[in-house]
Amino acid sequence: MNVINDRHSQAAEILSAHPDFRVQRRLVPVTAFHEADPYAPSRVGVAIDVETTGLDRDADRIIELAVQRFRFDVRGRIIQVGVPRVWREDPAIPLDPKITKLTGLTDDDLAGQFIDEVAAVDILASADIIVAHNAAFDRPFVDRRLPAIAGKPWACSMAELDWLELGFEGRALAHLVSQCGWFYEGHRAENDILALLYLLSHGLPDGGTILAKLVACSEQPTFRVNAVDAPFDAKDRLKARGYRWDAAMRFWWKSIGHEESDAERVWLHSDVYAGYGEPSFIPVTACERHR
DNA sequence: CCATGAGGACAGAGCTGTCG
DNA sequence: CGACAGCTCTGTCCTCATGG
Repeated sequence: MNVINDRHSQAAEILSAHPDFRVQRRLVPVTAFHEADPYAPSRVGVAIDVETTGLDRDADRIIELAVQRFRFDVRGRIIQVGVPRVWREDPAIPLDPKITKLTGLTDDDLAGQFIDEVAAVDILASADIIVAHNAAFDRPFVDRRLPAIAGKPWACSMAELDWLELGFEGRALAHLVSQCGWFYEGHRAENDILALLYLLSHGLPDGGTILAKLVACSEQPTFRVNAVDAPFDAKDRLKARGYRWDAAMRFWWKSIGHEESDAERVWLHSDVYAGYGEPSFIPVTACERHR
């Protein structure tokens, strides 16, 4: 078998070197991406992905949950990868044929299946950070299904990184992964988290990794700015500056990065409040983000 | 189908220049 | 000045990702 693999490797090498071809390698399970330094400090991450009955966070249900623990060092290098755990769950309603087509999962695959909550919570609770691609989608489903881990810090590999800046085009997981030279069968939770791990481990020109960037970004608090009691005539200025109207709470608000907060405070005091009233700056950490 | 943000298309307001 | 064309700026709406 090695004879065949060697010949394939040679073919891949020849094609890689040719300017008119590009070689895509299939993702294979790994136990680590980098050599571990036993004396260096490390942290635990959990890659997570859910397949659901649809897009509605309130009405739809998880039908497949995959988690995979990994250990990473201070430079964002993944030095250990755990065994993936995957559970299916019977949603008790027939699947939309579209979902079966997308995920390959059928009613029969799910019949009588359920998530092992104790095991899932145990893994997720051990995480210093939970990473998902489009966490704003996964998190509400997971928080609702496993409320015990609802306060954990989450990071989103899709929204929190400036992929264009990192030299990528688009932000779909499969597309990003393919730009790193890999391919896999997507839309199955277990494959998607493996792809996510490969992506996170991808090296950058500065010597760091995608994961290092993501963790750094995720640890920075952002702010939810509520322009409570802003005078009515400031509404156009607030709107122009990207604030949105919360009809229920009746104030303008926006989210800003940590580095923008001082300038925002100054602007609000000078251009909105003019000495009367006070905006509220609510810090948002990874524990609250993407909910 | 939901939510969110970004970018593009288009319409309307308003300013300016030209001509009689 | 009045009528009108054309340019710019702004606001609104639409479409396009992205997750299932």
